[in-house]
Order: sequence, then C-alpha cells, then structure tokens
Amino acid sequence: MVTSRRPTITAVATHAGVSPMTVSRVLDGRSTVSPELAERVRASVVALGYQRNEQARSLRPGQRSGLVGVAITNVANPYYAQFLLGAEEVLAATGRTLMIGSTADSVAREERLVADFIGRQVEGLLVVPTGGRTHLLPRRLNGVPVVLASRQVPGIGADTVVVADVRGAYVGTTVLLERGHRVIGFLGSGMSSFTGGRRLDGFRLAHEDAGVRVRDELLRQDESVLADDPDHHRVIAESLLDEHPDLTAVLCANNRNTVGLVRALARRGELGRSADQLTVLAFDDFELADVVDVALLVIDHDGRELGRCAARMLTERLDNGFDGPARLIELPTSLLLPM
Amino acid sequence: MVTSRRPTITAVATHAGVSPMTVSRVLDGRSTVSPELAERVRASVVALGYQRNEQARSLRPGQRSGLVGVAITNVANPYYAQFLLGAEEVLAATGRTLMIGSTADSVAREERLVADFIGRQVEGLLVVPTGGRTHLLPRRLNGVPVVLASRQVPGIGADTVVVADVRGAYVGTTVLLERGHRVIGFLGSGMSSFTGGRRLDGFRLAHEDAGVRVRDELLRQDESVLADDPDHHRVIAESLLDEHPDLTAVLCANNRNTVGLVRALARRGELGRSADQLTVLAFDDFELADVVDVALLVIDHDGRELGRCAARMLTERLDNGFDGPARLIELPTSLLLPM
DNA sequence: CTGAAAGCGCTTACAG
DNA sequence: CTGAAAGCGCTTACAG
Repeated sequence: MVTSRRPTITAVATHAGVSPMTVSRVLDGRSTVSPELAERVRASVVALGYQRNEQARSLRPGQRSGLVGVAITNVANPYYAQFLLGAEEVLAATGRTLMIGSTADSVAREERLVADFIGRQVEGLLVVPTGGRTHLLPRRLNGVPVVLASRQVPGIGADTVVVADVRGAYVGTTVLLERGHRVIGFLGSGMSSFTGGRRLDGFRLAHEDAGVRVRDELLRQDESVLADDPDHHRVIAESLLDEHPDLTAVLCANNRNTVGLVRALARRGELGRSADQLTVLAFDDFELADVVDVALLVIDHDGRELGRCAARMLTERLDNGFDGPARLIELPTSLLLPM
Repeated sequence: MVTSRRPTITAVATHAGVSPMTVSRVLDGRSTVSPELAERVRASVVALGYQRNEQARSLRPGQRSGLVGVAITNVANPYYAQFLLGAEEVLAATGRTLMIGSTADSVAREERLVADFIGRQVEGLLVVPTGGRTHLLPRRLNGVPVVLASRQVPGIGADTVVVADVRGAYVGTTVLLERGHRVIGFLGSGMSSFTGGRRLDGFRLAHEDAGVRVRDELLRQDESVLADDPDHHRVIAESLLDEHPDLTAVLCANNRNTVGLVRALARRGELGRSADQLTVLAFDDFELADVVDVALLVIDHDGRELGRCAARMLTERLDNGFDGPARLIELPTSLLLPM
C-alpha cells in the first residue's frame, strides 16, 4: 500500500491544463484570472485534494510563516493551560498557528525548544522563562521578537507581561494584618524564584508597613524540583502546621501550594475549623475554591488574560509595526473576599 | 532599526570560506569533513548565530517535517491539558514538535485547523474529533495518518484510542445498585454525544442487569453549547435535585458535571450530608476530590496516558513502518472507592 | 490575462 | 574530502 504523495501546484496545473502560475494566481485570489480558467483550476484543486504547501510558500522572501512558538513550563498546569488558551485566541484571530512545548522549568529544554522554534521559522515567541538568559538574547534569536510572560529576565530587553505579584501579595497580607492576624505563614515552595520572590516581597512589605515583624521560620520557600509530585506541597504544608500551631493565617504563593495546604488540613481533620483559627490567603484562584470548607481569601488573576496580553504585545510588533523599546505590563490582581 | 535577516547556509559558507555543501555536511554530522574545515564551519555557525532552516530542509523529498498537528476541543480543560502533556512526552522523544489548536467542538474550526496543519506539512495528526467526518477521510488528508482520541468516528478507518466508557459507567453504576441505590440520576450535559452516549449505555446496562428500571426523567443529557459557562452545569444539576428529592445517587458523566453538582450541593447547604442521602459517582477524577465533603465514587482514567497512547499509535506508523488496518484501543478505567 | 525564468534555503546525487 | 549542478514547491518580477 503506497502512501499517496501530496499533490503539488504543478500537478494541479497539469490537471487543469494551465501553468503553475495560473494556479498560484487563483489560489492567491488577488490577481486577475479569466473566469473560465479559474473555474477549471478550482475543479482540479478539489479533484486532487490539493492543499498549498505553506513551507514552500514561506520560503520566498517577504512571506511570513504564520507560526508562533510558545514555551511554557507545564502545559498541564491549569494556569498555563488558560494562558495557552488566551494566547491562541488572539493569535488564531491573526491567522497564526501555535507550536508549543513544555520546558518543565529546565533551562536546557527551554533552550532546545527555542532553537527548534527558530529553526522552524516562527515569526515570534511567547515564553514563560525558566531563568536561562543568554539564549533569549536578541542576537541569538536572529531578530525574532519574544514576549516573556509571568517572569522577567532582566537585561535582555524583551517585552514582558507579569502579574502584579508584589502588590497582590501586599494587599492580601495587609487585609490579614488589619484583621488582627499576627502569626502568618508563607508557602512558596516549588515556585519560580522570580514570582515567589516578588510575592514574598509583598508579604514582607505589608508586614513592614504594619509594623509587624516577619518571623523567618514561618516562611517555606525552595525551588526543589519535585513540584510535580502531588504530595510534595502537602508534606511541606504539614511541616509548617506541625511546627507552628500558633499560626492564624497562611499566604499560599500559588495554587499548587494552596492545594497542598488544603490537603494537609483535610488530613488533620481541620477543614471546617473557623476563620478565627486559620485563614488561607491564596494567590491564584482554584477550582472548587467556593466549595472547600476553609476560611479563604483569594488573590485572583487571569491566566487567560495573561495569554491574550502577551499575544497582543507580540502582534503589535508583528502586524502593527510597533518598533519601540521593550515594554513591561503588570496585570492587576483582585482580592476575592468571601461572600 | 532594521530587523536582522536570519543567516543562511550560504552566509555561513562565505564566512568560513567553504561551499554550502561543506557546511551542510558538518551540520549533518554523518559525512566526512576534514577536521580543519569542520572547525572553521563550526566557528562561523556560532559567529553568525546560524540555525538551519527546517522549512527549506524539509522541502527536499524524503525529508520529514518533524511536525505533528494536535486538535483538541479545549486546551484549558484539565483533562485535555493532560492529554497534551502525554502526547508531547512521547512525540518530543522522537524529536517532533507539536502544533496545536482548539476546536471548541466546532466542526468548522476543526476542519480549518486540520487543513492548516496539512498545509504546514505535518507528518501526522492527533485529533479529538468534534463529529465532522468527511474532512478526516484519508483522501482529504493526502495520506497523512491521523489518530483519534476520546471519541470514535465510524467509517473513516482511523486509529482510535478511547476510554472504556461503557464498562467504566457499568461498573460504577453496578456498585451503586449493589449498595441498594434505586433512584440514580445521570448528569451528562454539555458532553460529546459519543462519550456521553457510551457512558449512558453503561449506566442503562447496569440497571438492566440488576433488573432495575431506568427512569428517563432522571437523565440530563444535551449537547448545548454553553458548556464553557461555569454556571451552566450547576444550574442543570440544581434542576435535577429540585425535581427529584428522592435521588440517592447521581452519575456525573464528566468532571464538568461533577463540579456543577458539587457546587449545586454547596449552594443548597447539602455538602457533608451523609452517604445515605446522596452519593456522587464521578466519571473523571478532579482536583480536591479527596477534600470535598461528599460521598464520592470516582471512575478514574488518565488523560496523560490517553495522550501517550495516541502518540504511540502515530509513531508506530511514522517510525516503525506499521501499515496495518486501523486499530482501536480502549483504555481501562479504575473505580476509586473512598478510603 | 497568461506563462517562462529565476530564486527562496536547503540536500541528493554526481564529478573530481 | 570537497564542490558545482539540479531540484524540492512555491511566488516575484518580467515578457508577451
């Protein structure tokens, strides 16, 4: 059984009894072709099931590939799945197709992925950077514009969209402090040092402004790799709870930490205990947040909007001729108080 | 500010003072090039930041594009995000890159997406089909192999991986019946008719084998579009609960329905009611299932494994020369009983 | 309105 | 071991 080769423009031309150029013109739509020939060409296209080879097409100078490469840390993280959806929404509307890959927070994998995308002639890149920097330098990218999302990489002069991490954590923590909480833990394990660090900054700043000392032993922050292990965050949360029974609130710096803490509380049979005992301040909304029986404050932000925004920054350079210096956008968070 | 054009193999050749062929040979690695020239070429590659143009490369006959197109209903559905991760895992290991797009369960969008992928010279396709069929016929695909996941499309002769929907629903329902439940609802709203139908089949079959009549008024199943609306499933669950206070159990045919039902119960203040009153049989696991205060039975299956399996079926045709007739694989489910 | 020529960036033969 | 020629599928610019 022979795999049928894909028909070429020449095959269509032969079938229709015209030159390849006439076929090209009909497909292009902009040129003037006699109705009779155009009709014959269209019939041949259908008869042969011809589809234009975009790779060959974009080989000609001045043609765009219509491809955008997206490198995120983990496709299966619901937050980045939302990001992807938002990016696709905007880019599909400009007729572009997405190539994607997960970096698993490995600099080496990000580097390979980006090189692969460049080799495949992407017009632009959307990257949630893992921390490597050199391979994202403009000259390494041969002038392909890149937009960074979630995390900044200083010194490479790339457009960047981040969440207002510092401000979000600051506002949330301040509310806790105003409510009288004085012993507040911080769970930021398994996060990027950039995001985690900024959220911790907001946490510290709020304490400072309220004149409350931050006790370092209440902070859990490491970048250990096992963030994929579902039990990882629960175990860390448990150790925090065990060592500090005097905690009245905990800031979870992302949804993985929140889920870990909720699980830890469930294990200890402490779900449903009143807000006086433990309040959870959760950076990132999570599914069923409205249902879990715990005193909860959510610092909400929209991954989909992050994706849209990053994609828009890219299309402004790609399609609208924007050519200014790199821009930084901070997307606001909102504090969801219990109903 | 001029955007620097990407360097070509000719630019490298000129820079190194050799012919393009010598550069090609060095990059290829398989041919014999004198160490001295090879070294010069490598230096020029680095100096110019050259990356081989894969589009031009794959234009030559016999070359593979290394691209696989993945069309799923919604990237942001956690189940399909897992699917994507599994597919990527297997395909990245064979050196392939993924192009992706969401169909939003629209046949027209799926059709455009697939045509776009074909035009971009993908070697194969992974599709969670929306129901259209003609555009997935082999001749429309010009011989590009396609693997369907989650749902079957009869009559197109494509490799397919599905979940054991019938059996999973059958086993779960049977356990409920054995426990004495007699008034069991079915929530299958907003699902594909294929999957939803099969899970309902299992539900009916279990009743039949147990000699219990299925009451049609306890079934909720429609394909209405608003499945993206987070309140959609809750409202439907509420109407079921309102109209049938005698329900003792409900089979939720997917995780969207489960979340809707849990929300409905929370609204009514009925979370935490004992298992005697309402048992939730949930097709698809969901995050925090272990924490939600409801009597729960989960029919679990692994989206990531679905993705791996689909990708493997594809690579068997792509890389291992498998050329037999289309195959159908059913991935088993497992019933998770409460601890 | 239509087509023959040339070339995009690469690699497969074929010469030397 | 190295390179000149030819061609992959397309489109731009030039002739007619």
